[in-house]
Formats: sequence, structure tokens, C-alpha cells
Amino acid sequence: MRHVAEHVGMSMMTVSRVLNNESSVKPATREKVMNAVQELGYRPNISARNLAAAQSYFLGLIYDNPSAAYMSELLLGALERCNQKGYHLVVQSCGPEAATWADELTKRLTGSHLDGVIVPPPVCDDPKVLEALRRFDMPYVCISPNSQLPDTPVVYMDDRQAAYQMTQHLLEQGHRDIGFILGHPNQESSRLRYQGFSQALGDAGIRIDELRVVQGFYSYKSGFAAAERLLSDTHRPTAIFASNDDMAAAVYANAQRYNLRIPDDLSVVGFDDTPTASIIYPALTTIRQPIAEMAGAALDMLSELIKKKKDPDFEPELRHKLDFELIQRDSVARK
Amino acid sequence: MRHVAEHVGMSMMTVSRVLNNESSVKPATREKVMNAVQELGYRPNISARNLAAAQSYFLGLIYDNPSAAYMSELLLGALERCNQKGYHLVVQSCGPEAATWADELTKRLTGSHLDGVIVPPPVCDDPKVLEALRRFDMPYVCISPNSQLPDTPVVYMDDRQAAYQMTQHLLEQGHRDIGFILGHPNQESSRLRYQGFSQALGDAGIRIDELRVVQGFYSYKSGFAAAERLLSDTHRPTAIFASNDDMAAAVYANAQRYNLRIPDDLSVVGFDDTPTASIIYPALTTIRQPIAEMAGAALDMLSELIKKKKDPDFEPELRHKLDFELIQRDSVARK
DNA sequence: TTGTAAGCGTTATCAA
DNA sequence: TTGATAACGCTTACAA
Repeated sequence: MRHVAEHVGMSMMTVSRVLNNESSVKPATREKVMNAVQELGYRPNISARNLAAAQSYFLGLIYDNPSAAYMSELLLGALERCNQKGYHLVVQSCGPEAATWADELTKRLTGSHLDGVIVPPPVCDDPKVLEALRRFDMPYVCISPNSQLPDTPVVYMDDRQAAYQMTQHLLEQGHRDIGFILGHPNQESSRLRYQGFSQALGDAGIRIDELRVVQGFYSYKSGFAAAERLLSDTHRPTAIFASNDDMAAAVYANAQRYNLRIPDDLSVVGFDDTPTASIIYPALTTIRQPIAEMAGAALDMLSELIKKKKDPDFEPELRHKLDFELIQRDSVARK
Repeated sequence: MRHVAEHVGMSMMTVSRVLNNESSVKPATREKVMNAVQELGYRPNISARNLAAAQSYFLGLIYDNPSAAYMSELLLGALERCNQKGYHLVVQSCGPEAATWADELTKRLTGSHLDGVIVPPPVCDDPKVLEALRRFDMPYVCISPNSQLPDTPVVYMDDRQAAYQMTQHLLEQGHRDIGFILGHPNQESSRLRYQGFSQALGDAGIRIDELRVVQGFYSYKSGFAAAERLLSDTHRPTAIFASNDDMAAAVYANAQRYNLRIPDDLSVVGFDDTPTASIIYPALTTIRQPIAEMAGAALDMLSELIKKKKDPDFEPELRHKLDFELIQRDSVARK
């Protein structure tokens, strides 16, 4: 940095200010400095900056036992935005025991020099975790939490609306007798997806047959069992709406045992648009969750919150809703 | 750190030495310091350490357009080991144009304060990239590169041996007429897997039918086309060995169009053990690549290389072979 | 709008 | 085996 300063005949402070985009620099000076930086190929030393500014530019991502596909997309999305914004991501895995999430976190947070953390499900649904975070005065953003507390920054998607739209799609294709496989009872998304489904049916004036709604747990295995209940019935539904892609894949598997061809004998739709959806045959019609975008939005929000910590007048948005997309592939036939 | 030093009545230097595991500390002193560290809940400031030690504890992971599943496992594996060793991972995405990988890299490396980089495929197969790395005197480790140059540190798996063993498994189940779908012609793994296959056949005294060996490109789509060529034959093979799981999934899809039941009418095996392998029905017999372990091993090797940079007498291993695993599931039947 | 001086928390160096 | 002191490269706080 000294080189640059000498090169333009100014003090290091001016260079520093230019590099940090501070407003109190004359444009001409700024440009001169920028040129010198380019010319000399100068890059600031991150450690020195962090040390002096008492900021680490480290962001935490707390996770536990997630679906690998979900985690991977989240990670990639977060990583990319981090690179853009000059942050670094520290991925922290909590233990699998729900009771200790908060303790684990406390341990890791103590003396870690994180500027903020991103909290995806299911960790964000532990009130103790959020409480610990607040105790540390650590900025955080939750992703798709079960409940949206008023003072908690969140990034989310409208699961209810997505399920509603998917059900409408089935209805438009002439299906009237639709089976539904629920997600995990502890997760709000399950409830929302079911709500969207039943509301669409209600709005179309179709009475919901409770025998057609079976419990699943978002796992392949649970989906297989649920499909069994739906398909073993002599009077089968013409379409099945599985609350996620893994369970939809399980419906495919079980349908084969009954010699049912998809979509001719049975239409199937899923939710999430994981890689699974394109690799099973026929390719699955599903809802695309913008997971990577969520991570990006969460990072944006987090950096605002960090800014707010220094300048409390600043009032960042606390909730950000992202759009889903209904992806039509080959698993739905006209009835 | 001062607190700790005062607490044990010693200088900060001693504390520093204990924390860095230096040998020249009396065990009694070490223990006392450690206790104080525990008691006071002291955590070193990473930025300050990096600044003083002129090490960043940042490691780069250079990637481009990888299979999401592969990347995700690699990432998670690398991340975990990084956490253990006190490193941080900076994930760098190169552009998709092969011509510019090295340039991209040069740009990112200039002034970035990375201590070393991990180079997974396909980036590690660009000689210019390796050359650039050497020019920067930047320690690096390649993962599963196409060619193993003598002075290049690598972590790899024995693809040939794995394919050999898989073919033996098929042979043991009584299959004699086995179709093979090749991987991408530019990737050495394709060649090795095919070598293993043909060698196993040769060792069993079976002549290889060249019509049974069809080109694929590791993609679902290419696998589908390849399967078509194999299955449209009136005299069909009794088993198909696809060079990866995605292509095996495509064989499943195509088999359905011919009303072939797996494994009764057709046995199928894959390679990689991606999540796909467990989500398709019936679950796929395949080879598990220890991707996360490779990342871990690469990190170990990298930290040795970084050590060597300071202490050139030190001679770390330059190649590390990891074990694969043959995972038997439900896609192979006795013939 | 720019500059000066002090210090951020650690480790390297040299001396004891 | 331990300690004193000077960096490390940058930013904050204040002064000009």
C-alpha cells in the first residue's frame, strides 16, 4: 500500500479510503489511486484489514444433517455471493442432537470472529439457537424457518402458493382424484404444501377425500410406504402429489411393482426440483425451489445487518420472499 | 492473549508457543497455559495470527462446471478437514472456457493470499493451470487427474481395479454377454474403467464383442442413446456396465421402453455411487468413489507441502491412493 | 478533502 | 526454555 501511496504522492490513508469506497475522496484523486493500484497490481492484505477494522469478513453457515442436494445448492449459492461481496464462508456443522445445537453453537461462537451467520433449516427452528445468537449480538438470517417471528430476519419461499399452483395444474389436466403424500409433520413446509393443495381443491369445488391423504416424512422410504397405501387401493387415484421429489421417486418405484406406467396410468408430481427430478424416468414435473438464490438473498440481508450494527440508523428489510417456478416435464398426462 | 499470559505469570510469547505446538516448551508450562486458555475461554485472533505469521490459512478450491453431486461431496469433505486443521476454504469458480482457466487463475492468484490450492478435475487436466501454479510457487494438490506427472502431488483412486472387480462380480453372477457404455473420451477415467472391464473379461477367457462397447459421455442423455444401441439389438446383452451412475439411470429409463425388468431381464451396474444410485428403482449396484475422503487426503497433503515450503528438508508423500468399495444393491440378478 | 499517529493481536528475531 | 521488542499491513480517531 505504501508503494501505491508513494506512486501517487499521497498518504496511505487516502489510498485506504479509496479502497473502501469512502465518500470523502475527490473523484480525481480516486481515479489516480485506482490507476496506480491497477498498475502496481496491488492487492490489500485481508488479514491486516480484518485486524485493524475488527471485522473478520467471515460468515458462518450452520448446518446439520441436511439433504445433501439441498445443502450443496445452498452452499454453492452462498459461496458465489460471498466471493462477490468479499466475504468468506465458514461452514460449521452442528452435532446431530437437537438438544445440543445451541450449546455447540455457543462453543463455536465463543471467540470465533464471525461477522454473522446464516441459519438454514432445521437448525433455524430451534428457539435456543436463535436465543444464543441474540445473546452474542451476532447478526443472523434464517432460511425457510418453520415460524416467522416478527423480529427475525428471514428469506423464504411461498410453499403454499406453489402447492396451490401445482394442484391447479393437475386439475387443468383433468385430474379429479388426486392422492397427496404429506411431508414431515414437524416441518412447517409440510403444512403449507398441504394447505395449498387442499385450498386449490376447495376452490375448484372438489371435496377432499381424507383417505387420499397419507403421511410421509420427506424420505424415499416413507414415500414408498405412502405410495403403497395409495396404490394398493382397488380404486386408485389418477394422480399423486408427493410433497417432495424423493417421495415422488418412491412413487415411481412402487408404481412399477403394480405395472403402472407413468404418466399414462398414473400422473405424479413432486416438489423441490432436486437432481432426482431429471434423472428418474419419465422426468418429473415439480416445483423449483430457488435454493441458491435464497442463499444469495440471505447473504445480502446479512451484510445489511452487519452494516446496521455500525450505523444503527440504517433500517434493512427483515423478510425477503423469493419466487418459485412450476417446471413441467413428462410425468403428468391429460386425464 | 495477554490475560492468559498474566494469569499464568508468563510472557505472551510462551503462550503463543504453546498454542502453536512448538517443541521448545516445558511440558509443565504447556499444561499450565492450556488450563488457563480453557479457563478463560481464550481464542486466538485469526487475522492477527495471519498477519504476523505471513500465512493466511486460506486454501483455494478451484472448480469449474462440475457435477453438482461430485462437487458437493468434495466440498463437504474439504470443508470438514479444513475446520479440523484450522484452515479456511475459498472456493474459486473458474469460467467455463478451457482456454482461460489459467488466465482466470492467474488473475485470482495475484495478490490473493492463499497458502495453497486444491485442483479437482477437470481443471487439473489443463497443463497451463499447473504451470501457472508453479510459476506462483503456490503449493497445490490434484485430485484424480488424467495423467500423473512425476512431480505433481495427486490424490486418486484405482478406477481400473474397481472396474475389474465390478466386472468380476458380473461374471460370478453368470453373465457372459455384457454391454459396456464408455465414459467421456477426453477423461482418463473412461479409459481406465474400460481397461478394467476388458481385462477382467480377458482373464476369464471371454472374448470381447466390440459391438457391445458403445460410446457415452458420462451424461444422462448420452447414456440413453448408448442404451438404445445396446437394447435395440435383437440379441440383447444380459447385463450392462455403465461407466457412471447417470448413464446407468438412463439405461433404466430406456429399459422401461422395452418392457425389460431390472434385474430379471437385464442386470445393470454403474460407477460413482452418487445419490442417484439409491433413488432409482431398483437400487443400483455400483462402485463407491471416496470423494470426501479424497478431499480430506488432498488437504492433508497440501498442508504438508505448505510445511515443506518453510522447511525444505521435509519430504512429504506426493501421491495417495484411496480405496474404492463395491456396493451391491438390487440391480444384478443371477444368470 | 487529506494527513498524522496510534494501535489492532499475533509471531519472528534475538538475547538472556 | 523463556522473554523483550519490533514488526506484520491496515484502519480508526483526530488534526489540519
